[in-house]
Amino acid sequence: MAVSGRGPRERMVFSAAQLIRRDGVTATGMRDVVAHAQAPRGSLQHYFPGGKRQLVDEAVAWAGRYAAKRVARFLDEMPEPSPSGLFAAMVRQWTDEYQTTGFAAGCPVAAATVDCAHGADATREAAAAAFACWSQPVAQALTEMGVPAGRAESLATLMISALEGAILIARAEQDVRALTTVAQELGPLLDAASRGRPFTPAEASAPAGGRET
Amino acid sequence: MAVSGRGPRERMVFSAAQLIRRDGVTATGMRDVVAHAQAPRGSLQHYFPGGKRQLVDEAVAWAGRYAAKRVARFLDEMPEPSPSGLFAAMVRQWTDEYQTTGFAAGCPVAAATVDCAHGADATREAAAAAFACWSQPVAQALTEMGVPAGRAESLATLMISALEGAILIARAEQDVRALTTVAQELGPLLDAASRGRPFTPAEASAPAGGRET
DNA sequence: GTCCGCCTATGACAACCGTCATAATAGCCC
DNA sequence: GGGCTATTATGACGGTTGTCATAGGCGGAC
Repeated sequence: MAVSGRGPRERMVFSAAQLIRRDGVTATGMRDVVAHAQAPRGSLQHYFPGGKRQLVDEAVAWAGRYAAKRVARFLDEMPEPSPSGLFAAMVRQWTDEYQTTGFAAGCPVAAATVDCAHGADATREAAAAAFACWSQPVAQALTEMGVPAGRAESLATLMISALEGAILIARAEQDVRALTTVAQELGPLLDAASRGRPFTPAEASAPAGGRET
Repeated sequence: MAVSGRGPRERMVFSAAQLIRRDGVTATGMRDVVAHAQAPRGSLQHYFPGGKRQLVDEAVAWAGRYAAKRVARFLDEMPEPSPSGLFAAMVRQWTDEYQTTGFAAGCPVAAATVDCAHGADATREAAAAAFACWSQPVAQALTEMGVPAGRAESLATLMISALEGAILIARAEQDVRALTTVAQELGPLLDAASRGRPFTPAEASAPAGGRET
C-alpha cells in the first residue's frame, strides 16, 4: 500500500490523502508525505509551488473523485441495483477496511473539513467540491432507480451524511456497530422512495439491502 | 462568549473545546487556550499535569456532557414530544448557530476523533464516551415515545450519525442545506418507528417535525 | 512571626514545522 | 559538445509547538 502511482507527483497526492485521513491535516507534515510516497524531497516545491495548501487541496479533490468512482463501480457490480443495496455497498467498504486493516483512518474529506485552518478557504471549497463530486453519481443512480427527481439529491445527502457520521462513531468506538446500524435502518427508507410507496412493517423490521457482516 | 466559567480551570476546558471545534486538536495550541480563557499561563501545568492530552480529553468529555444536557433541555421544552421533533430541535441548534455566527466551528467530538494523534488512545476513548453520553438520553427519549427497545438505540445512532455528517457537509458548503435535508428526510422514519406502523405517502412527501428555516 | 500548601510568573529548552535559496544532476534537442 | 529545461539535493531560516525548571506571591495554620 505504499508506492503505487506512476510519477512522484501522483504518489505524493495519494500519500497526502492517506496521511490526512489518518492523522488530520495539521498533524500531517510535508516531510511525512515525502517519506510515505518515497518521493524526493526536492520535488515538493517543484510540483507544489503553492505549498502545503495546494497539496492538501489536490489530495481532497482526489479523494472526491475516488469516492465517485467507487460509487460507479458498486453500481456496475450490482446485478439488480437498489438504493439500499448501493448504500449497503458504500457502508460495507468501510466495515471491510475497519475489520481487516483496523480503525486507524477515516475519510480524508471529513478530516480536511474539520481541520482546515481558518483562512484556508480554498481547502474548504475543495472539500465542498469533493462532497458534490461524490454525491452526484449517487443522486443520479437513485433517479435511475425510480426515485423522484426532487428526492434523489436529498436522499444522496442523507446517505453521505449518515455514512460520514457513522464512520466517525465507528472510529471513536473502534467498532463497526454504527456503520451496520445506519445501513440497516436507512435501507427500507431508501427502497420505499424508489418504489413510490410506503413501508410495510415487515420491511421496517427486517430491512432489505445487502447482507450485513 | 469569552470568560464564563468560574474558575480558571473550567474556563480553560471550555475554551479548549471551543478552539478544538473550530481549528482541530493539533492546530489548537495551549497558549491559544490560555489566551482565549484569559487564564494565567502558569496554571496550565498546575491544573493539567497530563499536558495537552489531559486538556483535550477533558474538553471532549465536557462536550459530551453538554450535548446530553442539550437533549434533555430540548425534551423539556417540547409540549408534545416526538422523535422527529427532537431530531429537528437537535438540527435546528446547528442551523441557528451557522446562520447567526457563521460556519467557523463544528463538533468538538468529531474534531477530536478525526484529529487525535495515533497513540492517543485516551482521547479516542474520550470521544467514544462522549458519543455514548450523548446517545444515551436520545435513546431513552425514543423509548419513552414508544419506540421498541431494540430500535431506540439504533435510531439514536442513526440520528447522531446523520447529524454529524450533515454538520460536516454544511461546514464545507457553508450552507445549512444538508442539515435541513436530513431533518426533513429522517423525520417520517423516526415518527413511524414510534407509532409502530408504516409510512403513509403523505407523510413521506410532507414530513412532520419542526419548521425549517 | 514562620511555615506550608496552592496558585501563578517567567524564561528557556529541544523539537518540529513550512518555506526558501541555492546548486547540482539528468535528459533531451540541436 | 553546448545549451536548455525539468527534476532533485541540501542546508538553512524564522517561527511555533509542548514541556519543563525555577522562582515568586499569597493566604491560612499554628
